[in-house]
Amino acid sequence: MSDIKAPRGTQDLIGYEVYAWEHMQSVANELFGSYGFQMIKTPLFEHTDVFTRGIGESTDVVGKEMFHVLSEDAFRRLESAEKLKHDQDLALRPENTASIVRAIIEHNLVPMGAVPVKFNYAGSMFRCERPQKGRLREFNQIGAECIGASQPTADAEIIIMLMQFFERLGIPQSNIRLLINSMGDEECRPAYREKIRMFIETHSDEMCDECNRRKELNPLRAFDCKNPVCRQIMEAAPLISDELCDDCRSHYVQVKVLLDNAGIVYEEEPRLVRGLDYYTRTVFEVQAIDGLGSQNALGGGGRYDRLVEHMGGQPTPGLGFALGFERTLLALEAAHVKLDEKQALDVFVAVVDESCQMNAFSLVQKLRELSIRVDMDHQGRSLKSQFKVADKTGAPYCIIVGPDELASGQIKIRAMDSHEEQIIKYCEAPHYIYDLLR
RNA sequence: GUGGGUGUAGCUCAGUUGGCAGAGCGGCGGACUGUGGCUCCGUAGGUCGAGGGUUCGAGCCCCUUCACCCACCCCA
Repeated sequence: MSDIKAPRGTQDLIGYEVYAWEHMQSVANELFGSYGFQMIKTPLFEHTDVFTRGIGESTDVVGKEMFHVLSEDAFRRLESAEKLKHDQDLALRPENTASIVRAIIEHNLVPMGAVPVKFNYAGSMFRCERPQKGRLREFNQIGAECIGASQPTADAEIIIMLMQFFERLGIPQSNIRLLINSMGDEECRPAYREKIRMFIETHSDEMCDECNRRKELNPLRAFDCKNPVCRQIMEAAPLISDELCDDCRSHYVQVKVLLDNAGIVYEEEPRLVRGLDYYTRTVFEVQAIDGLGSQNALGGGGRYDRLVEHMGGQPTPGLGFALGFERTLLALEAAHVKLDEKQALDVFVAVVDESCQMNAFSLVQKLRELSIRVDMDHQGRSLKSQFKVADKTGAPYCIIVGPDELASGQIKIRAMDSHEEQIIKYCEAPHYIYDLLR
């Protein structure tokens, strides 16, 4: 209609959506808090190399989907083909793990041998992709990172915590599935990676261009290929589960035992390969069974034992996950779960005629001082119409300010559901209503 | 970046071989003039995404363009 609209791939959260976003955050804060996590807020943009070093240049997320941030001066430099100063080379965060690791290194939050640090976060991430169902250019994620813990119990608790999050939101277990895998570490992965590269090479002429192209950079991604021919070929490819070194195998087994003991249902998916370079050992993904189209990953994460070191800190193990708010909302809709939003108003104040406006207005203000949520008409509507408005707001009570009652210093209170009305003193109304609402 | 689909009232959408721009919902007003939901009546909303072309005549046919959606890809 109009050309006034939000940029492609962005959206306004309005009404119920805002409520859902705040609700998910508070569920997350409470649940994650019980595991010892505390909130962290990092900048929406970072030096670009935080992401290129952290996430990996070979990934699509940094290779072709980043939004760069340009100051006026930096923009002019680019226009005149000058190089940017390091401090001007900035990008909007495509995910939050790299930023959090940067903060941990910068503030030395996990000195050698220290207790692990546990951070959770919630906020916008930015990726310049073509929008589709469950995929936006600015989208909201909730996530958690546990840095400094190497034991399988850390893997297990973070996976359990993620599953409990969806459970607390009200998504039935039958609507989601948990996939897990181990990707090995620097001990066993390089050899496996080479095996896969060789495998693709021997099937090179049958497989798609894309798989051939990425066999050098990241051959494991061939497992993700949707091309039916590639899929069929990759069925026969060697599996990481057969190639894990002793330490990785033992770690993975212990994680599974811990999940079993906790009653967590999961599927082992030896072809699950996360697209970000930093993952080692345990990786996992929670998928929606329906409601999401092809973007069906509600949340995912894994262990990243080399990331801190790789970004310039001391060798420090870590792991984490992120989940997508918009996708989770779609999954809630598919499961017919409606979060109960409370109505906006407790009381609506209606005036019978113009002469009562001043009295009504000051009554409204007195109610507001008691933190009662109240509103009145500001358009000169008829009394009948004011009742319609009151009804629509869902306010349980309506106060009628009219000349007849005012003459004796009184107002009328109507309970909207029962139609019962009572007349009380104007000056006593605020506290009377206050008690009524409790 | 590559495909496919859709653009008509605030929303969801009809609109036949080209012949007066429509419905439902919502909005507003009313039905013993100081009282909401249900019902009934009335009423206001449109540059038919935009630009061009064909035609006596285009929402409909042709070209161009933009936007959105879905899918590939990638990921939460």
